[in-house]
Amino acid sequence: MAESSTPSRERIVAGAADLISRRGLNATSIRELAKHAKAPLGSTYHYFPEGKQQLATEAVQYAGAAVARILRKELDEGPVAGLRAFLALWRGIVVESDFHAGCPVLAVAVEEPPADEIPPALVAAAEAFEGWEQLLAQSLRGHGADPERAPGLAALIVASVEGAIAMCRAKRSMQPLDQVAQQLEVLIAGALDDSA
Amino acid sequence: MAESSTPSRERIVAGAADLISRRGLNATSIRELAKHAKAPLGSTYHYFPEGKQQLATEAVQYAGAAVARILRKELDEGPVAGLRAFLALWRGIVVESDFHAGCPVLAVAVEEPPADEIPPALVAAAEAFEGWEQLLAQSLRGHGADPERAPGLAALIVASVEGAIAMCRAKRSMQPLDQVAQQLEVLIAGALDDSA
DNA sequence: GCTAGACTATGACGAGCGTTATAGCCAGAG
DNA sequence: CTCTGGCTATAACGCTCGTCATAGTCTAGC
Repeated sequence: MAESSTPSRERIVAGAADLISRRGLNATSIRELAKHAKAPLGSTYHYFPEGKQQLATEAVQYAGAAVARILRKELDEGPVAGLRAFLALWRGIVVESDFHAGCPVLAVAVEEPPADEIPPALVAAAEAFEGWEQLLAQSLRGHGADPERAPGLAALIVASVEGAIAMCRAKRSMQPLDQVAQQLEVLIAGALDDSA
Repeated sequence: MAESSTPSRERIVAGAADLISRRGLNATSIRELAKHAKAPLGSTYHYFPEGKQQLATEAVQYAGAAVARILRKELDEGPVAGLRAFLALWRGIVVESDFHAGCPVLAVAVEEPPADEIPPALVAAAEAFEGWEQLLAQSLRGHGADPERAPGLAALIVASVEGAIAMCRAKRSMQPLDQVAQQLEVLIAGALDDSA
């Protein structure tokens, strides 16, 4: 349980999230992953005996939890502050990678499952999205938004930001994310109780 | 130019768009593509001598143009009608594929370019997004929306629908797309001139 | 009928894949 | 010092990949 004595394992997971966010899940090899994390190939199968599937699942969970943590903290200042932090987080990732990196959760979500079973990594992606939506919806409700509309607004936020990240990468421009940011801010501000 | 006598070529391109929308670009092999289009492997290199890159580019252009055509037609009835057609189009693809297929343009947009050059397929993806946005923005402006806000709204529509498609696949539920549809309809209706 | 050119069939090339197996290292417990 | 067990190193397995080359088939035009 306590892998605190093994930074190698966490380095592999974090590196996997990064590499998957760039290349996509199926296009990321375990050999690349090991090299990227400066870990030997054998170690990946030592730490993740179920192979690539387990590694991908943990990478998605890792990224999902990291974003949720930031979101939870910034939402203390209200939905608009949380939205801004959410946007700034992704903006930083796209800009600092020169449009090479995106969202690992989205990357996993857009690859076909084997038709007869649902891979755990895809389930983890769904849970990551759901977690972000619930944090946003809860904050919206808590600041005077129509409780019936809050989940829809939260879904719109997550969906539009995820889509905008991909559009930024294709266009090699931050314009889509900035446009979405502006529209969302107006929309959210208008949906909140003015007294808040 | 006139490949009307060769349905094989178009079948390959259409099949490529479908397969890429499911598996992702890097995870789709030319052998699978040929088999899916019932064409021999050699034919793909006959029709697309520049290989996978050319095939991917044409597949993205094909899908982008097909969506643009539908959008252009339905936007004649106004922005809300166009939005509904846009949503219904993707909804059909996701539902009929049992959450296996998505948007091929998004699939190409989320895979890392080789760092030193921009692959033509990625350029095609950017152009597809841009085309959809311009059609939507033009219709919004033409129906009384604030001309300065129209491009931002159009970007929000495309981004949120693309993101919602991916979320639907992960959750194996149409809820995200339906939530986004509802929020967008309210938003767009409110942004239009009431006299229209 | 015959010839040219578009298409198909087939197989090979080196490379990389996920995964497994086995042997070696090396710190810490006894 | 010895021994144990977590970690590493290395090689190999069968497979698929993108791409290319070559030979075969078929159809249109003369």
